[in-house]
Amino acid sequence: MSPKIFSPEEKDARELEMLNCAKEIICTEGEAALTIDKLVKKLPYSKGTVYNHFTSKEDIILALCNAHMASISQVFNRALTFEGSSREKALAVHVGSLLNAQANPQDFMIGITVKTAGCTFKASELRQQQHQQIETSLLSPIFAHFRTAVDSGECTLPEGMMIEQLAFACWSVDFGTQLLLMGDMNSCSLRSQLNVERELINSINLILDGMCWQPLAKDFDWKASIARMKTEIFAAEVAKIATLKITS
Amino acid sequence: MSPKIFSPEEKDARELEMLNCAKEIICTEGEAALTIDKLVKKLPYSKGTVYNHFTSKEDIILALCNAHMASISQVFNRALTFEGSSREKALAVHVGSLLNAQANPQDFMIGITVKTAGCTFKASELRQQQHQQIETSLLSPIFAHFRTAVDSGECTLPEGMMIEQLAFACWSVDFGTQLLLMGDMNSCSLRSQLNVERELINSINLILDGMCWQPLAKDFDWKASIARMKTEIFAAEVAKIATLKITS
DNA sequence: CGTTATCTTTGACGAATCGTCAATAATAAA
DNA sequence: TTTATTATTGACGATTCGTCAAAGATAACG
Repeated sequence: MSPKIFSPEEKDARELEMLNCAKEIICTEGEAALTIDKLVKKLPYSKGTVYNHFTSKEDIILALCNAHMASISQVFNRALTFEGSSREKALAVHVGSLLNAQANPQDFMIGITVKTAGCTFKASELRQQQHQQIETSLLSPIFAHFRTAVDSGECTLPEGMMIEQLAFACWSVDFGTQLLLMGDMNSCSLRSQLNVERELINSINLILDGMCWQPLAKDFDWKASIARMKTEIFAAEVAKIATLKITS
Repeated sequence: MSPKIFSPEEKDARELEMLNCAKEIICTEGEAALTIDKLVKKLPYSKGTVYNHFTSKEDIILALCNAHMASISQVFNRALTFEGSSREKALAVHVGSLLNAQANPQDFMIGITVKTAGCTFKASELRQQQHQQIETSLLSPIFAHFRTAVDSGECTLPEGMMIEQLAFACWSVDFGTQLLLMGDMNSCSLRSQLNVERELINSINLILDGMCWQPLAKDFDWKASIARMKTEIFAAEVAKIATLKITS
């Protein structure tokens, strides 16, 4: 009279299966190649079933983005464990951000798509809430780090500015640099002269100098510091990047 | 035996007519609403004729972007005529950049699309060359300004850095800030706390301080300076922004 | 004026894609 | 076995893109 079939966490398992399949398509054929029809063909489910889990293609992309952000959160937390000054840790966050983007270029591009192509509007409410929540948990350790640096006097908070604004300034440089130099290869005429890692480090150093974050760039050997980051906390990312270079 | 019909500059006129129509669609219904079929319906020409002028939808978007960049070039040149220190002029460029984006939000979004959605690949070769050329003419006065500031000692070029890298650092902050705070309204969880103009000015001041560009932010009244820019050289943009706010 | 060679314009067409929904299948209690 | 409920399916309509063979327009030439 009232029995039914349920899927307690089976739903999650299937959702994951679908997301993995979607990611595989993106990794092998590029983000533009992700199509519902193509996804359905590769999946042992029908289109209707896929639409029982995701409300639209954008919903799938946002789900992939959320998963990526969760992994970035780990990278950031690892960056903050770097042995060194508070400024070195702040720098490590951006080194980690870049290495992670280079190690997972498709994920990086997915993040760009979400931030620019209005994906969030077409995605489900639930997925949007997840997105906000992950973003918050991503940023809070960063905020905390800035807070302690300011409180300890290593970094100067300009008059009238909040911690969040300092962090946002760093974030916007990071995002802008990576986007301009990694996104669409042809879109930046300067690209041939510029190197992503070098420009990102330069820009971050400029802005941290602007915050008077001690020690200033000219007063410490950040090249050695970055080299140490790559071996001590980002070895996995560096190895994966090397693999990608060989393959291509 | 060999007569034909030509269109010397009539072609350009028609192209302009098509672009204006496309822009009107975007302004009234949003960028996503721009469709070849919709465009053709509003135009006194057939689809085939449109495709005689543009190779694809992306080609149209890149053409619109190029026109926008040409107008930005004017804004930048105007910014550099601002009466003040070299640092104030550098700041004026970014104030102009922001005001222009706020006064022409659709154009701004078109620029984002081009930089992110791989438009350039699908556009025609000719249009891509135009794009590169406009970008160069857009940046060269900026480079020249940085050059004179460095040469005069008002701005310190960090060891090992080139002028172009300094300019790129400013560009990436500008781009990143505007994108994160103006692009997709929902995509940035901090958005409610942050204000585009304030954050952009803050970030630019941080990075210019990092370059030791005299006078430092704390040593001059840049709020007054910006107010003066808005009346002296960007009155048109400010007026247009006011119009938009009333309408909406 | 009619012919003709050449260029232009047209819009119907095939292909790809999205999201929907009525029909069908599957399930477990009664 | 029956039945009420939910899950799954894939054909379908709606859009959109870009193409192309056919029709139209033009101006020199006879």
